[in-house]
Amino acid sequence: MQTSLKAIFDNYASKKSIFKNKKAITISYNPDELPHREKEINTIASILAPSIRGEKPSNIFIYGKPGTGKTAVVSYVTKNLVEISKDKKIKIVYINCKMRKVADTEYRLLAQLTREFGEDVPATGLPTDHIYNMFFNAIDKTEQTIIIILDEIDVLVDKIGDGFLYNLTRVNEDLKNSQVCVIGISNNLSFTNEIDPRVKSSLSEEEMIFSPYNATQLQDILRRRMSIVFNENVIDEGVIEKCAALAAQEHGDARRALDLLRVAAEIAERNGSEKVKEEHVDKAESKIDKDRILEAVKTQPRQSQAVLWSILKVKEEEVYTGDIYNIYEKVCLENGIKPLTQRRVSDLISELDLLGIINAKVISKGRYGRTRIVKLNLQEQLVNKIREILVSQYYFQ
DNA sequence: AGTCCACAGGAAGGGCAGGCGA
DNA sequence: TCGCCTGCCCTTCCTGTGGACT
Repeated sequence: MQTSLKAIFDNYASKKSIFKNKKAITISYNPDELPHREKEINTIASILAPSIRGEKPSNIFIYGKPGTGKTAVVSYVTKNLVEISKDKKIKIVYINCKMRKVADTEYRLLAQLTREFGEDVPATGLPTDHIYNMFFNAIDKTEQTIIIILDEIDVLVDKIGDGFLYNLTRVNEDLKNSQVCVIGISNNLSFTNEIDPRVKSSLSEEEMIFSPYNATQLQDILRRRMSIVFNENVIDEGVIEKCAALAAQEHGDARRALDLLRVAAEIAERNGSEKVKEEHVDKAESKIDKDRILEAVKTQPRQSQAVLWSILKVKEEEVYTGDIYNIYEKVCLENGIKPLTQRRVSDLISELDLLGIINAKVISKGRYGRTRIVKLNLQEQLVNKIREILVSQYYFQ
């Protein structure tokens, strides 16, 4: 082993770890308590309670911004519900509609749901009405109250329309032995305006809005989690406050607050510090943003990357759409890419703006037309990283 | 007040790939 | 297996726009 490597490992092994239970600060961790969501927990529990007596609970539609505890609260309540009613025959089915290859199409979603009841469904090939029958029969055979949780339901409706929800919310009319309750969860507050009013009224028998956490509540959440995740006295004063304040600035996102704390602790540990300090939170914030941007750059299609490469080639601080297009045409020529039209490039520029990679603003230059002014608001170091990615992925020159 | 520039951005439709379903 | 359908990416055509210039 190289001596430098040995030094790194030895150093790591000899240091006291900051983390006591690192798993408890990851996305997949289900906490035993959900502070500041008592009201929501009680409401959902009382809506679902009839299922213990074998009655059908009302469908629930929940919406709120990301990181407001929607999924955590629902899984907390349903987990407890199943535990309490061990022999009462309640089955929970959770589907995250954002998962690819699970809820991309009506067929896949139905196949996934049917498999939850032990049925063997081919990945493709069956007519949709056939699989609907399989699904209904499978449910009815169980003689249970089925609670189907559709997380990120807005993504599902975007992809496959609301026909599926219409059928699902009416399934009870055809069932003899079982009953189905649907819990829809959405980040998009205007989602219900986009669906059929009949679906809307049956899905939203009960409607709930999860409001964002404020900075004080976020601090409390972090403090309670802190004792599970970290060893004693490793979090410096002001760290929790800073993480909470930064996350509250966004939209009261608890996930963001926990991420900040986790990344800050990882940075502290990597730097050999025995304590997590405020400066680590600053570094964590810029690392999270940096990672997000680099990830976005990596996953862009080639044409979009060519547009970005053209923007990076500009020496001036600001450029206009027309200039970018001229450079882009040259870049295409040099790299053997078929150039897109200006109309399309204009859309790609707005997409890059939406991703936060560039900053584009529509301005008017009076006699000299209306255009977009484009700036790169990134640190030199990050720009260099982006260049490296573009060169290594597509050999741009 | 009217003109004009350089686009923004909406609408419609073509082409293609991949998935569906009989 | 193969025709059909759908979604995505893209082009073409078009109207709209803010403000400098005349």
